[in-house]
Amino acid sequence: MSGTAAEAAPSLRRIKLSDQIAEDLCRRIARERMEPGQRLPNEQALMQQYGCAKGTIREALKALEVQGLVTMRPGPNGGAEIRPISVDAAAQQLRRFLHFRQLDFAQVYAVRRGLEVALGTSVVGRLDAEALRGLDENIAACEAAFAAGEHVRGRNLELTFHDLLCDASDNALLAFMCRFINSLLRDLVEFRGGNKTEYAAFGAHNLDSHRQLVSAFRAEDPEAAGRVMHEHMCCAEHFMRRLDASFRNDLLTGR
Amino acid sequence: MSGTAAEAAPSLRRIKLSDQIAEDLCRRIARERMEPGQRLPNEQALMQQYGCAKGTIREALKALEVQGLVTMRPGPNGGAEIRPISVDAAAQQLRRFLHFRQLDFAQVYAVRRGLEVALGTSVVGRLDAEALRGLDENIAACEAAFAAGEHVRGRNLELTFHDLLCDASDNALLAFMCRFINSLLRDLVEFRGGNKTEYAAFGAHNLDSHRQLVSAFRAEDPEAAGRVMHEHMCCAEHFMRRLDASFRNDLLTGR
DNA sequence: CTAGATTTGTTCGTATGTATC
DNA sequence: TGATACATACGAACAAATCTA
Repeated sequence: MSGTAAEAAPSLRRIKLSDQIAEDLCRRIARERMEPGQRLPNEQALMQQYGCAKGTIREALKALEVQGLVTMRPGPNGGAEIRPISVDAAAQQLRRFLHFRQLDFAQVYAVRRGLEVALGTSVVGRLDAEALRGLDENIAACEAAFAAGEHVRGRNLELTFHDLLCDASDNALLAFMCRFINSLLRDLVEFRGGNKTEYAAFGAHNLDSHRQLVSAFRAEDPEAAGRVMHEHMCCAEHFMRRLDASFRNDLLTGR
Repeated sequence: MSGTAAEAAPSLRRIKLSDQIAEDLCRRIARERMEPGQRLPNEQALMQQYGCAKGTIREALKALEVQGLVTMRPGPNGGAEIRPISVDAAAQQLRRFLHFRQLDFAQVYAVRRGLEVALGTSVVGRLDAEALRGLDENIAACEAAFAAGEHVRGRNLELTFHDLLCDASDNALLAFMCRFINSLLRDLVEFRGGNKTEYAAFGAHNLDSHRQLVSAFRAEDPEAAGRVMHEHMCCAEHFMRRLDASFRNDLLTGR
């Protein structure tokens, strides 16, 4: 055998063939500007193109699937189809990372405060009549839920209010982070429940803040929106602290 | 239409066996509290345990590998080894998500401003003598780099200053987000370069801010730390805007 | 509604490369 | 140096899912 041996350091292991193919397919998707709905060549074609066996191709496709770039479907017209986005894949990966770290909600709110203030000011002027109506409807639905004593559903609707603001933002990074925190808080309320009377006071306060926010949005007053949002976050943190909330620690296994 | 079979079909597909196994291995790792360095059973053992073939096991392990939970190593004492963490996997996934979205640096700084202020105030009282010395050394190294005209290296060192603050934080979520933004800004400076005289003024201003921050940390004054950091971020955004910076759009292919 | 065609999903057997002893 | 254990890769099949005629 000629010098095909590992001339480099032992730490520089040979790159697995399936990883090389996955990397190359990534580049192809980016280079050829493949859009959601388009399909990659089927397994047999890929086997011929890369001159390798079926199992190797399947491992490469599995990597792309886990990364959220494609979805696999069996049958005719099946195969690897380009996925629209991978926001949930990114969020799930971030959850995995946070799984082993203990997070108390005070830390979460230290992050949320700054982010939501930025979100509130940034969406001013970007909410059309339909979006504002959606916010009004959310507030009404939220009020109805609390009036019916369905506090968990009310809390979820409150968080949906903030998700709606994310929809209106043109800042993809800010929107992702805010949505991610909302999903963390959703899990919190799902698994801890809480005292009913405390929740009622909490919900009433939040509804008032949301109404003030919508007023600021209608007046297109970014300063007011930021100020109201700041107070809103501080109040929410205060309530959550009194509820002695803590995050569940099994984010990994949960979907 | 009469009862078409595909009314809720897409979500109710049969779960692939390899995905079931990957999910189960995830649970096992979490349930048995497996720590970094420990190894999963080898492929033959897993084949027996799950009663399936090699290819299926390999696909499942590939999924865990892409998710950053394990690394595969050949040879004796090889196999799937639990990975310490997957911070870079989460960051890479987030980059993938942001790839197709256009992000200007004004949006990045809208996020960074709130986060870094929270970071600055949260690390007050958590920096021991060694950490403070590390910040001093970073400032000195940064100053030396700018004096030598190595502006790119200086800019990287400036960002390292903020990474050091992340190291000192006990807020895993906040630290992750700040580090992620630092990595975005690192790519920015790597690929755009910039005017030398503008960079020099930018660097001098940043060094001054960093010194003021360390003073606030030594005095253990959270209010001052937050205020200085806020001004620091506003100035940085202002400079970046004048540099007409923009983010590279090929985050996907890059490592 | 059935039947066939197409493509992924899965299995088995075997061979090769690589790291440890 | 050789032997061993293990991941890596190949190739040929079969099973299951899904579309089309």
